Amino acid sequence: MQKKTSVNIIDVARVANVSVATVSRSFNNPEVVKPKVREKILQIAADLGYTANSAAKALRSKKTKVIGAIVPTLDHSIYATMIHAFQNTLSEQGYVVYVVSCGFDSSDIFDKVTLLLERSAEALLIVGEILDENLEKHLLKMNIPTVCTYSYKYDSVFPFIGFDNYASITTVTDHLYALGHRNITMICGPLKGNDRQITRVEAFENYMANKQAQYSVIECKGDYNIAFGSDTIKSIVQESPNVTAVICNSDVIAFGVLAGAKEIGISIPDQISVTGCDNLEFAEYLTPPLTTLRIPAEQMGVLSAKTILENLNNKKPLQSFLLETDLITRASTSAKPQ
Amino acid sequence: MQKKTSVNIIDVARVANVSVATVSRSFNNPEVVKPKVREKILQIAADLGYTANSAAKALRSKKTKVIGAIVPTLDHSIYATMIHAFQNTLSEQGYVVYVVSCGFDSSDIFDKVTLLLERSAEALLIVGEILDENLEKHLLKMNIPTVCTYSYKYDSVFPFIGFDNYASITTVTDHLYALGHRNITMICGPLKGNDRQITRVEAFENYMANKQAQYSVIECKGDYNIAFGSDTIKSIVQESPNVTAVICNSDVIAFGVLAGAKEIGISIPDQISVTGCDNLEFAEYLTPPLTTLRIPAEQMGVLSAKTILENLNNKKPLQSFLLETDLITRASTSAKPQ
DNA sequence: CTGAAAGCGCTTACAG
DNA sequence: CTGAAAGCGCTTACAG
Repeated sequence: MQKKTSVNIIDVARVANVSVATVSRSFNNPEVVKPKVREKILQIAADLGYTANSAAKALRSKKTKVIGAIVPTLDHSIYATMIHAFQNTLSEQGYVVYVVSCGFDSSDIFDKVTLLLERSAEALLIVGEILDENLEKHLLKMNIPTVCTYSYKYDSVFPFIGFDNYASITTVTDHLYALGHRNITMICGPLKGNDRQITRVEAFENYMANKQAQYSVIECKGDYNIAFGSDTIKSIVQESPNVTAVICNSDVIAFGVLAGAKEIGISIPDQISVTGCDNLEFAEYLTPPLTTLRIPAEQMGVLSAKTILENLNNKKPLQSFLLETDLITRASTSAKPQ
Repeated sequence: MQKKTSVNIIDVARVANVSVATVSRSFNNPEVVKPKVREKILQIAADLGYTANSAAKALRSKKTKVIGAIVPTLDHSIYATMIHAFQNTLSEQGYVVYVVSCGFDSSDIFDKVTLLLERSAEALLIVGEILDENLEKHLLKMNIPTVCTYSYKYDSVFPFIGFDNYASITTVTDHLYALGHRNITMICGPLKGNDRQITRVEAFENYMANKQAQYSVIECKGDYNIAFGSDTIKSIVQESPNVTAVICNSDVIAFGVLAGAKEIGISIPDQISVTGCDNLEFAEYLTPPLTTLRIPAEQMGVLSAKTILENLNNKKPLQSFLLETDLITRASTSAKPQ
């Protein structure tokens, strides 16, 4: 029927003059094989260039050692950093991470999950909340350990390893309010199917409404970048000349805001204060250095990996972690101009 | 022995009252199944929540639909962008990309390749040249279609989908020389096991030696970042006050150079001209905007995916592509100060 | 400590 | 157009 493509366990067994069971044990259960025999087998396997077929292993043992991850995009370094950390931690135990990007709208990721489950992912990492009830039921039914990141909910079916977007943005807004700003604009990422952005906007609006201050929100409908930030600050200055502070829900947008402001001769922070989110490496090197919210991206990746590993290896229940964010104040924010 | 974890093809067949062969055909060879039967089967499969077990599929059909990629790191957006494009193109045909990062030294990536081959990767993407002869032989023997990117060699065993690092850096150097610069420093990434950096340094040194101009090279031994660029320009100014131009082999380093120069009161380009590489989005938004080399990262990802697909689907030989780079001149370079 | 054998869930040549 | 059956390459309970 189909021809053999490479050397398999039977070849090794034949050359070593042992059964396939013993070859298998030499790799997977070495302490149970007589040392001399084991060494000989390992040597022969190496000579023949044998590597175990992971599909056969997976089929037989029901352990694929595949973990799935669904992220908005790898093109933003905040996600790339998290996945990098997630992957590195898991690869130490021979796990492989399949990454699928879904864009910022996670209300319809059933297809993406299916893709990963077809690959027999043993566990899943998802960015944000699961917004699709059917998906939640499905994952529960299939009994797939699933970790949500970047957000935090207390009453969730699946554990969250993230931070409190509401409290974090409240802190940012309060920082500006305390500096005297009473007319603030938030520039946010796409809202549809994006609980992080929705929560941040809520936090901002509630705070400002509560203080009876003026505010507005500008949403980037698609993928945001520096150019979007630059364009947006220009239109803010044009159309809302009384705005004295701008909250950007990403450092990338804030980068653009600083660049755009410079272009049209607006001085930051003298005329407008600007804040970012993420504390990417460039934030402190911008002119002026950017006040921003540190997001524990790497930590989320590592902790997600560890709790999944604990669950898979030792049947421990998945754990939630509420991580800290810090507001790092730099020169891009100052007291409201008189 | 082991218990069934989820619904399989036999369950579907039983409910639909057909053989497993017909269920299989309904998915993989639909035109060969009577439409009414096929629809019924597909409906039942959906109702039951059936998804094919990819391990069994892979084992039986010898097609894993897994492609492996080895990149220095996902933490640099230039690689993340390439992989993103590579992945997107391949996923349209149901392929999955397993990404492994190896750091910048690719002289010893045999282990990483083994990891990918154990997962039965059907093809490989590698950044840079294959420096390990044994690895080359191994891949040849195993008959694994392999594409190298980011470099270009005419006489290579495996095809390259990349650009000419030598010519590109010669262009950059020539740009500065033509502007009158006669004392130039190159800041490069780690050289060990990194053919791209080695080639760039060669191009730079040959050009400068040939012109009997002064030059030096500063190597970042580990992973480079903005901080490294910033520190380095400070030591250049300190120790080599006659340097009038700095070539950075990455925009990230150049970002740091601009930031560091500003800190110590060196004006760019009035006192020192600076160039980058990659043309990342931020390059044009820096102060001053950065003269840099555009690298076709996305194009490399897409073309690599396409040639692999052509090879796998239609047995076409893998193709090489020599892609263009452009020197984008912006305000960070100007004539040598008198 | 080792071997013989069952079986994981599919695909596919073969026969009808 | 459909079904019966072999077999992909492993792991693991069972027997010795």
